[in-house]
Amino acid sequence: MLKETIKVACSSCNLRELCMPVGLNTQELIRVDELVATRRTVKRGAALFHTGEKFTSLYAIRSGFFKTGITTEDGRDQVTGFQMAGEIIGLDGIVNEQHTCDAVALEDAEVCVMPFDRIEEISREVNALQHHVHKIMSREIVRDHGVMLLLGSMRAEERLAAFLLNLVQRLQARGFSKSELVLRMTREEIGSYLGMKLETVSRTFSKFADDGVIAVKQRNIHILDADALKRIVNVPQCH
Amino acid sequence: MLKETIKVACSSCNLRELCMPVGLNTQELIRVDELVATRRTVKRGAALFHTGEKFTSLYAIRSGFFKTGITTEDGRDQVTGFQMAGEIIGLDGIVNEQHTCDAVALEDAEVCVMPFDRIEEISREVNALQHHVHKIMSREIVRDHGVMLLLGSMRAEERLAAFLLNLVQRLQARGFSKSELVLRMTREEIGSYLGMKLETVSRTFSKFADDGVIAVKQRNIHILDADALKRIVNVPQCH
DNA sequence: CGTCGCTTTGATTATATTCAACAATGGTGG
DNA sequence: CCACCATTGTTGAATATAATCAAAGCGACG
Repeated sequence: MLKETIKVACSSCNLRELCMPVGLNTQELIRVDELVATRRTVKRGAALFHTGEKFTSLYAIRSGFFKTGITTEDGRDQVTGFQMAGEIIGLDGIVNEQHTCDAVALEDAEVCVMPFDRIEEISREVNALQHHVHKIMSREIVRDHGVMLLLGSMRAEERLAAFLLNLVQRLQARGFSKSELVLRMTREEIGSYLGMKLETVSRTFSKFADDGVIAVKQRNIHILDADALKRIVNVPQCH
Repeated sequence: MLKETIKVACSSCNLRELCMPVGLNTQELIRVDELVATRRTVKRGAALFHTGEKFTSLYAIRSGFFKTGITTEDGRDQVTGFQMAGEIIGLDGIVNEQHTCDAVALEDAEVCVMPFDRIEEISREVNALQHHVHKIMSREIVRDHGVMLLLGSMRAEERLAAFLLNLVQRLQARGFSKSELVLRMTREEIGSYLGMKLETVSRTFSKFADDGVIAVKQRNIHILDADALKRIVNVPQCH
């Protein structure tokens, strides 16, 4: 039974190029397969972890879709990211040994649980893993800086266009269509992530649709003119 | 001569609690002292590194004050952070082996150059250093999420109040006054960081001054009522 | 002492928010 | 299977907020 849940080793997982370092030898592969202690399923709407919970592990998403976000005492909240298969969540918890955000599944999901002390232990022996962990954290930092750019310097249309392009690009890397996507999150969650109100998100979708750039049918988005979206993102703030 | 420039070892540096892990034994201290290859001085206005440059090292700020920022092809730019003594910069470069931002000194500065391959090597032997590196990266991620919250959910007054409180808190941790500070950056740089125009920054300073919360004399800020600033940050976005 | 970069302030305009009403959708239980 | 409800999404009108444009003031520095 337990065996059943950990049947697929990292070394034979189809997401391994996303989560794992490449170019390992047999010996190293065996070590790295020990990273994943267990699997865990998370139902839609449930949290993988909450702010304040003790940090013990990083999680590699095997299937499903998550949002992470912070909530302040005064009720403000901010979605800090949307994560899909192959991505790693929980990095925020390392510094203070407790999570600083909530991770909530936006659809039924399964994650690989990687105890962080085990990651550190195996990292000392497998150089490629050590470097891989550093790269994952650095990538998250670079991503965050990109979000700052978006929030700090783009107008609503630019933000939403950038958001759609980013999503579709990540989906494409996972073998999905580069023109069709299903949003797993509400307009409000998109708005929280992009620093705008849900009404503005809705209006902006409608405008893109009016302009023939996308077709919107609830959460199904069809990108009709990707170049137009790219042009919207790149329009320099004129005047 | 060379010896002169590396005279102060990390183990006897007065900033060591900020950059380095604590609780090392003698053996470990010796290893960790090998981290810093050289020192480098950076004149006010000069860059420590530029976007696109090959990444080789992390830098610990020994003295001075930096800004980091990204610039896009279309001329948009975003200050992603301001860094002071004891803080580490360059983490963004790990993932693609090249820097993704510019780091510019806002006053004459000196940094400790820590070649990243050496960091990884010593990390494998000194567990406390390994964990310390992970914590530093995680801390940067958490900080970035805080900036997202600020940019995504706060109004101008709230952003500037939060900015001042953050700066003064970090300065205080370094032994400076908790009520007086000298801004090393222009209104435009503050605005870029906070996602607002320089005029709005200026107006907001003036408003705080009118309200008796701070006194502003060019770049000298005197915080007269820290609690008021805290209240401004925490005011829930009413109606 | 004049120039240049930075800052302040005012008036106007652009942009997104807020408030409000209504429509569409999906899930639930009768 | 259908009706109902809660949730989510759309749209309009009024308003708040910050951006833009413009002009003038201040300070540091040569």
